[in-house]
Amino acid sequence: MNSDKGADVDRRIAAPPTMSVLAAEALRSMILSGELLPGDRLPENSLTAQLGVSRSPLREAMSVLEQEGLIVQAPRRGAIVAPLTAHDIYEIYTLREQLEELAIRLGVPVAEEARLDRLREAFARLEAATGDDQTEHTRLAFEFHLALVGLAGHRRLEESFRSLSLQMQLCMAMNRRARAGLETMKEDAARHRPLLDLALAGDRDGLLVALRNHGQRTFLLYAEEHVDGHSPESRAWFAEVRAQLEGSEAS
Amino acid sequence: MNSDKGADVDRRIAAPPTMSVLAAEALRSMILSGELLPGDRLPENSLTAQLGVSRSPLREAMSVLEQEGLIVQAPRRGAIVAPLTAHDIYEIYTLREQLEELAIRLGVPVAEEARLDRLREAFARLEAATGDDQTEHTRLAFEFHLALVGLAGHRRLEESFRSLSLQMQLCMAMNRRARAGLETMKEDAARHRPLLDLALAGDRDGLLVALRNHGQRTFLLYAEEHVDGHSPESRAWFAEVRAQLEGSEAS
DNA sequence: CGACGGCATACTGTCTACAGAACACAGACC
DNA sequence: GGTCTGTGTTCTGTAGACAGTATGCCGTCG
Repeated sequence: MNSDKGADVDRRIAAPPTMSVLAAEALRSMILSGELLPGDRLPENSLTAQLGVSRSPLREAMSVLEQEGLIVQAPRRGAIVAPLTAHDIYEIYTLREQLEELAIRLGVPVAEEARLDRLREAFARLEAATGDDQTEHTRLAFEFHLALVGLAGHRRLEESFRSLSLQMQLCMAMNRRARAGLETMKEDAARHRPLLDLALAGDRDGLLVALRNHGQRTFLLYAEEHVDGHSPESRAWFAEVRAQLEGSEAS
Repeated sequence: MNSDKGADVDRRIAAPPTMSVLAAEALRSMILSGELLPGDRLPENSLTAQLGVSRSPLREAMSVLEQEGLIVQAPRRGAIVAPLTAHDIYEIYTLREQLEELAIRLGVPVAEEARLDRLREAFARLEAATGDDQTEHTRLAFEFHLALVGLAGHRRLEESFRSLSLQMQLCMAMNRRARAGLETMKEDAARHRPLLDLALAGDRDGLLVALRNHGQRTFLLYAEEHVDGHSPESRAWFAEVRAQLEGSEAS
């Protein structure tokens, strides 16, 4: 009779989405698709008109997106799409990598078979994506990594990772027009298959190694040229990445 | 003339706090002081009456606290103080420890002298706390650790760490009445001094080792008995913690 | 010609009101 | 006696209005 406390009943039918959620999704896709660029202002009035919701749900949606790191709000000065500096990219990348590693260490080999299903499905969707919508394809790739992190069954870890992944998508959206078609989608799906296989085999160390070489480091160098705002840390880190890349190319 | 874009001017005079911020602070302290316990419902009407603000700023405050992990909201069902299971404690502790370690690896030795000032000040405040307000003392200890993590100059890392620290304070608030005066404040301040010294000396490895033995693991075992909701992962992890503790006691 | 000051405008912070959903209780039925 | 159903209440989701603040423009003064 599963008399839960009400907070976490496992719903069979999805709850009707609230306007706030719909507004958040719409805004998020506007940002991640590159329709809105970092630094763009987000006046509430025009957005309510554009999205067809009132200010209350819109403000709630903006608060969600702020938590996700996609927008920043200044008191009495409104919200803008989060501007990205080189230091931000350094932060996003280092933290995200670390979280992914922790997730693998905690979660592989996998405790519950069901979590692997999610990973399989995410890969299937990534493989099946045929259209040439680059934004959607990027999203699916991130969804796969999210499922990978989900293997640990660690809600907070997964949530942090998701937030950082979104910010990374924002970073890519910013540069998309310039780097269109950097790699084809089939190549990208193929690049992810080994990760799936290693996870299914429960090979923790193999997975850790594979992930270290999986990151799209070429993208990073590309991104560096399109932003400013270096910090001492980020400058050193980018230099290191560059060195590693050249080393691996030489070999 | 420092013509910033408006988003991040470094203000000399503090911006007048908004009602939302005040409400968030009030709510947070109500939760962390143990006045509200995990699972308690938070109806908007009674809270607006209690805090003297309208529903809009209150809702925004609740959204902030949800992001901090102190409360959880269910659509159309309102908010409750975040209930903590053993699995939650496992999540909070593992992730927090990992973030702290990453911060030290990235941030020590320290790049900018000014960051050390913050750490010194945090320690001074911790040492100077004489009153017997346990909640406040706990807060100051966490503030010290936050400053330690802040050495890395990694905003996102620090923010995640802060959120997890708040949740840990919630966990402690839950058990406070039972474990009152588990250790005196002077002892606690003394326990933190080596961390400060190691950070000032720029001794990264020494700091990492010290931190590994610094965590209040006895508290964890105590907490375990006051919650339910174990997962396979959390059960194994708690067992490991217990084993380590007994091992170190024996030696 | 450049800088300062005042004014108009746009935008956000907050409040109140209304509609619909979740919940609790009481009565009816098996 | 227990379970189910209907109804009333409580609470949340959303909308819209008002007030105060930030911003940009224009005219004036040095």
